[in-house]
Amino acid sequence: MSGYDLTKVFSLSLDNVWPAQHSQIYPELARLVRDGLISQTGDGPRGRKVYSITPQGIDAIRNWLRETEPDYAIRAESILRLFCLWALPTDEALAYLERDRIEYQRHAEEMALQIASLDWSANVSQRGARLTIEFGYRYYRGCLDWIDWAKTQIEAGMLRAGGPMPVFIEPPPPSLH
Amino acid sequence: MSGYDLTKVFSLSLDNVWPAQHSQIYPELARLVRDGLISQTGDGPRGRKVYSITPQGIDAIRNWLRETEPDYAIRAESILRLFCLWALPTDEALAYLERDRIEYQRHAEEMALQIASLDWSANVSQRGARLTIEFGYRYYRGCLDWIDWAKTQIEAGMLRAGGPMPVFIEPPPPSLH
DNA sequence: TGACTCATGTAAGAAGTTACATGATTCT
DNA sequence: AGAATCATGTAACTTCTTACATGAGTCA
Repeated sequence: MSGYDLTKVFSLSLDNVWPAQHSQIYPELARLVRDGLISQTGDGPRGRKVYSITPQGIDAIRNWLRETEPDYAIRAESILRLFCLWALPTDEALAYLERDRIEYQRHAEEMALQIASLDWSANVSQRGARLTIEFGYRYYRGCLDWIDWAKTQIEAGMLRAGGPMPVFIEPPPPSLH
Repeated sequence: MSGYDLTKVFSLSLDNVWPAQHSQIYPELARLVRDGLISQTGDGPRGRKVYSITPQGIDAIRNWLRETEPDYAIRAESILRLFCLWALPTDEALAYLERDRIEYQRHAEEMALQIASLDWSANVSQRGARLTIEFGYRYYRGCLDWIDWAKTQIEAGMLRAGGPMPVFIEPPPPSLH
């Protein structure tokens, strides 16, 4: 892939997992070439440069997966904001959540579209994308459910002093395949 | 709260939403004081400094919520890794997912514990935390479901060239409260 | 008295964002 | 011919992480 292609991958299947802009991607590609983890294997019109991963590059990925500890925390600005929702009057807070709800729905639908349009004959490495897109779809659907719960709680006065203790709605247990 | 208190809040109820270390928090508190958004309203042993939000600070939060566009994308390193899972042999990939599964379970249980131990008589701004902890609980439970789906797909040979097209398991529609 | 927790800070470097900057090709 | 898209890069700045650095209070 080229830097341009990668920018599109990040803005589509990886946007809900790890965003990256072209200004970050191009210098990183240069670094990877310098370190021998990728190499330029083609070109095209308008100065297009196509890169491929080298055996050392594959080793580096394996080493990353095997030797480093995953970080299970996430970073979600749209949720962080709701930590501060007490600063708005109740009716405005509810309107705020309704706007979020529409956005989550839009994102979920976009993910479903992407899943439907995936080229399944593509190479194995591109199939990894299927896992992260499924994740994105489920994530945004989960946000929808959570927003509905939050709206109910706030309508009931949860963010008012002396308001009721929220009802903890237990989601269904994980399905066992 | 003090910087030390805030560090704990970030490592508990906010860790699944927006991580921050003390080395980021202390300079930021100094900046907020300089800008008049918070002020020191108490102290304690060992140089402890307690800050409170000022009316200008509340205005700044309201302004943030009202005037800036939320970013609905998330950043999840543990999911990004799975984008590269094709680089491992199938049995190792499955073992990898099993490890993740245990971690997600652990995180979900931790969130449930936090919910159970929340002091509900605390002030309104601390109640906002209840929303993000619920989000974290649901997030990790969702990851569990997703991991189970991914394991089934990979066991069926999804990451092998020519392997089967994955079955898209439709999650239940959002509940309407 | 020794270990642990509480408590605050700084510094260097890495990572990420926003804006600047340019130009070729394709499509209508 | 003009607009849109393809395509690559750099620069300045902000944010974030990791490591360094210090010391007081508490508890066994």
